[in-house]
Amino acid sequence: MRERANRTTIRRVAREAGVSVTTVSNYLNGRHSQMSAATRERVREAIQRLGYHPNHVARSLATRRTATIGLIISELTNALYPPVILGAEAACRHAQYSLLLANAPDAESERRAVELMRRKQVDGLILFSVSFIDIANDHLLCAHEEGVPIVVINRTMPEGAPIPRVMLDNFRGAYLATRHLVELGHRCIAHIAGPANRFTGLDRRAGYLAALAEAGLESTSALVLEGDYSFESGYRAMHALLDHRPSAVFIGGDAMALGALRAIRDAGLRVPDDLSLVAFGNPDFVHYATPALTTVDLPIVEAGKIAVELLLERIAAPETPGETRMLAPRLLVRESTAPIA
Amino acid sequence: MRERANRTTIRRVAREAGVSVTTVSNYLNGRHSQMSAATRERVREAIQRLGYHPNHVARSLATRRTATIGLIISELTNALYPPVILGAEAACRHAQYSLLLANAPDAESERRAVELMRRKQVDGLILFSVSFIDIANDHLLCAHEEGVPIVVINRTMPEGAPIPRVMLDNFRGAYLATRHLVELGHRCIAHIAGPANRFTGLDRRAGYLAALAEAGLESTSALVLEGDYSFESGYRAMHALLDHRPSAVFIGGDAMALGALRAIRDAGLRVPDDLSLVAFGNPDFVHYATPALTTVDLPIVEAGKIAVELLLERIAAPETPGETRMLAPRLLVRESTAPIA
DNA sequence: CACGTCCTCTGTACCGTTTCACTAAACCGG
DNA sequence: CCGGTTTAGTGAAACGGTACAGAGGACGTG
Repeated sequence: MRERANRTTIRRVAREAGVSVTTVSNYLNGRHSQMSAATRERVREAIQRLGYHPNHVARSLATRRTATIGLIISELTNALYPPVILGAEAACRHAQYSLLLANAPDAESERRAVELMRRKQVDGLILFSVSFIDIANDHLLCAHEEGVPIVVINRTMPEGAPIPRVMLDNFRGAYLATRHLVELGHRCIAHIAGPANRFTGLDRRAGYLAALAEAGLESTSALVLEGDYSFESGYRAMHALLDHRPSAVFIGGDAMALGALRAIRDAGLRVPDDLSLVAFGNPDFVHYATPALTTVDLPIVEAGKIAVELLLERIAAPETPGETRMLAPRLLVRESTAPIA
Repeated sequence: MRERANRTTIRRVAREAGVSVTTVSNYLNGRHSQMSAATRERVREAIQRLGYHPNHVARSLATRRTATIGLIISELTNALYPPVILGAEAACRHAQYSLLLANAPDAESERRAVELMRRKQVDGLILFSVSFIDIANDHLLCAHEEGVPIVVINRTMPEGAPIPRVMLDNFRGAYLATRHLVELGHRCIAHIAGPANRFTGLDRRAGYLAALAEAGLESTSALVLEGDYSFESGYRAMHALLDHRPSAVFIGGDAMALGALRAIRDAGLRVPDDLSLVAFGNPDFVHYATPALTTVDLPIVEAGKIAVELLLERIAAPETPGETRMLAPRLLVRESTAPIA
């Protein structure tokens, strides 16, 4: 067999150490049991001397595993994605997996990303999605059908779909936020909602309504305004809401909450003296406002972590049925809420 | 040759289409020129019928390229990393590359990450580093020596190191911020600096001093306090600074700036009426404060993008010498700065 | 001493592509 | 009709590992 002299492969190491290729392979894969200390030492030294780096690509071809999982994110501009990456990367690293990352801003590029990652032979796929209520899933179901383990985060799936989901309990979070206001004695509680084409917005709105209903309070539609998660939309909504003189507002977003805070300031009112405020979302973002906003914190780092764990389970045991993991939010009470005057 | 019946490979496609493996390979790689329309169609149809997905791992083994680059980030908890990923991912996708992501919180895990990515045969490596002034580079220089294209972002390297760098001009940013305050008529300008073991902190401090010197202003050491980039440290530093009655403060960080703002509020003073403030860093974070903070914006998304571009150049032409790309910051004037009363 | 067992180590087919060297047929001008 | 060129397509050796089946020797046992 002719051999290129310049590249350092497992065969070169074997020759250098005077052993067989299999022995080197055994050494590299920790199968030290069937190996004398002397041989082990010679292999170790040969590797060292040649500065050998094993080629994972060749290994993956032979073993049909890449020890890599793909993370496809719908919206890399969304503020929620960094913690997801944080959690997923840590869990991957812990399990000796690598993370292949792709952004997929629209349905078509999501399809392409899935196809690309399948070609790259990832061992599994995680999709962290934007929360649109109607979203195409056929390519995922199809990939799943063909044996690619998949887990989704924050994505609606048809009933009984075999794909595990990690969901954030938006309903519960909104409920907790609103109940907190109720418990402080507020009776006229407004809501600035997210857009109605996203289930996050809808679920939060539903949680708000449920808490009101439980307290026997009426929900006027005049007290629920819709924003688009932007600072400006929060400002506008709050400005409009001020006419109805609510004593508290639950705001279904972080940037919107800061917008609302600004609107209240500009109107010459004070938080929490004149008006209590609860936000929803990235807690850092609203923590350093003045006053620090009470907010609902979603365990997003954990969502990334759990998604990886579920995925690894599926990789180990592909037939495990799809389950939904609902993650509970926490209410962080800070300075923007107070008992009604 | 025995063949496993169940896996759909290029050989199966070839048999199905009644052509050779080479022909299918040519088809897949767009070498349509040497191919009759009829053959092309038969191959296309066979691929379709079998639901064939080409195996990039095998392809990478044969071609010795993976079309993947590795991005190693020192500090995935740092607020600067999301925009870097954003820029890098977009540039990668545009060039048909994939992005393998790893977090490397300390020197040892950075070494491991580099080694792992080399094993995975990435075509090149980007390191986005925390700005410690003394940082080990030997493993990078060594990998470079052995032919792995590398680009670093935000990292010091020994003079004349052959590794291209993308740097953010912290000095210039601080200079612009301070000059802005000078131009508004401020004469007593304080500075809350970052830690002295990071070049970002040092460069910003130097830029501040340069602008003062240029205006013929004295720099008292009492007016320069050091924080650790946290909200709390900003609060404490500002609180202490208030005794010296500066009319303006340049703060070398975003969270510290919000802390400072809070301290000013708590002291019953107003921004910008009593005190002008300029921040540094993530502009979104301080945009929605009240008042919106004037800040220095570093082009971080672009840094990720440019790093990828430099890397792709190096991949195409490995002998290109190392260069340093210094990226210019922008001063965003908002509501927290005003002419001196 | 023959035999089975354990231990250590080896040879080589195979993973699924690419690509080089090559061939058969078609074409074409003179 | 011939020699040369172009066109369309083929066969098989890499690429760098893994892992199966098995070899050879040492050792214990009856």
